[in-house]
Amino acid sequence: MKVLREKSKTLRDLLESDVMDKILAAGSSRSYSDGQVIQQRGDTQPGLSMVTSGQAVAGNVGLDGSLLVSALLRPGETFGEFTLFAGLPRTHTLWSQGESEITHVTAPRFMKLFDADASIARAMITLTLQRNYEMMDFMDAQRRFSLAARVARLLLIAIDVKAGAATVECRHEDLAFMLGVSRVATGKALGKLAKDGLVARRYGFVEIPDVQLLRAMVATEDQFYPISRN
Amino acid sequence: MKVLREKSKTLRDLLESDVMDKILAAGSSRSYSDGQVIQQRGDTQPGLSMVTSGQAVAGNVGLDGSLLVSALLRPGETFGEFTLFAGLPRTHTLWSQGESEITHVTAPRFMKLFDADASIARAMITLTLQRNYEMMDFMDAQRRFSLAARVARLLLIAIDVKAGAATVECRHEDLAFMLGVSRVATGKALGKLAKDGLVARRYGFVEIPDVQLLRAMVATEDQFYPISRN
DNA sequence: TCTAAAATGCTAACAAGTTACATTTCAGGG
DNA sequence: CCCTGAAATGTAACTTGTTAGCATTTTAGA
Repeated sequence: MKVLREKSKTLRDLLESDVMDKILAAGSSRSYSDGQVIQQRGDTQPGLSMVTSGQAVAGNVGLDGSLLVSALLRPGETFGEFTLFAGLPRTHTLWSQGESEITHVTAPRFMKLFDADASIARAMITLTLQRNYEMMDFMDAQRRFSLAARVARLLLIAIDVKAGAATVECRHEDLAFMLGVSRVATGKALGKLAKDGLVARRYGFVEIPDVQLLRAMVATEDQFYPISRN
Repeated sequence: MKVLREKSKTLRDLLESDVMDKILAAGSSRSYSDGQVIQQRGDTQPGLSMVTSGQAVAGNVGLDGSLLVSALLRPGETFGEFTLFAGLPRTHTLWSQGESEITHVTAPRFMKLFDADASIARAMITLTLQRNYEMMDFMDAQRRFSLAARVARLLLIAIDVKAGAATVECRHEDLAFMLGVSRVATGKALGKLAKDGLVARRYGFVEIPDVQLLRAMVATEDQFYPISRN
């Protein structure tokens, strides 16, 4: 499954590399094969974990066996912060998506480094605040934008410019998953966008003939004035 | 408007009182009258603000004048963390709800204290992680539970036991606001619960004849095993 | 070239929310 | 004690998304 999400900063991006190295060195790395369980919801050993290579899926299995996926983690992304600072068990089960490598740092070891270097705290605050912002933004979008506009927003984030034309390699299902709606609804939304010439549906990817036009479409639905990031 | 939300920890709860006092002393307090604007979306002065008394509404006004409310802040709750650690402008406009008092601490002053006392960083990480968790939980609930179950969950949080019967003083609109749905949808959901004898609708409040029964109803829809908090 | 799997498209029946408008409830002034 | 207007709640028509089922298109690889 393709990850369609803003490439937000990770702990690795926010820390000086020597600090990051120290943290990783304090932990132990483990390889996981496709589908292997990395942690179980309810696991109690506190610690910080980081995807060093590959990809992991976070989600939960229902009592009836149904799966609800919540997130896809990319290299550099961390999890388990909760167990360190809120004393809670792991809230999600994680599976390896393909081959992956995860470094686990136990709580005592991590906290020792954390207390010794103030930059870690700053980075973690920035990180969690950023996640907060992203979630708020997502919930806001859900209230304010039509599904078509949310699909458009998602496409704009994931754009890949190749040979002149902007394209996004993804199946309808990938988009649907990210937006938390059904594949059918996503297909309909893409249909609407296509009717207006904003996108062209292809097998396995979506073409965006005019990126500016798509941006304008989203802006039309946005009733708030934007906040500049400068 | 009544605040229907778990009484989650605030910065004030997580910090030693002398540390909190130092932070407040570094800031300046200001009184606001009902409806007065506390900050505007887009405001750039970085700093941390805290509700010391009263209540504040966070939300945004659309270009067309429509209002989208996002949160209600209670005494002890802070805002503006973003401007400190992510360098972003204020993302929401805030209004005083009734009379309120807000203490504003400028970024340089706050950061000085922040750097001097490691416990502040810890408290802030705990706080933002907790918000993270609450938002995740909310989004999860939105996917997993019917609106009726979500209404039930909310009622169970806000229960007020008076003279034997459990009641929740709230208008449908208050519930609707907390859940991010329309008042009508909330009314319908309450109707369903009422049909099963789980609640009784009254003018201005909701009665819960049997709390255990309502809990059981929510549990029935919850397909995940719970995480114990011990 | 043929074929099976993957991805997409389409429809129908239904479930759940929304907006707009109607009705009920209640506090307080005559 | 009744009346009245505002607050709270209820109703109805419409929109959007869901599930289920099946048809069609595309692609990789035998």
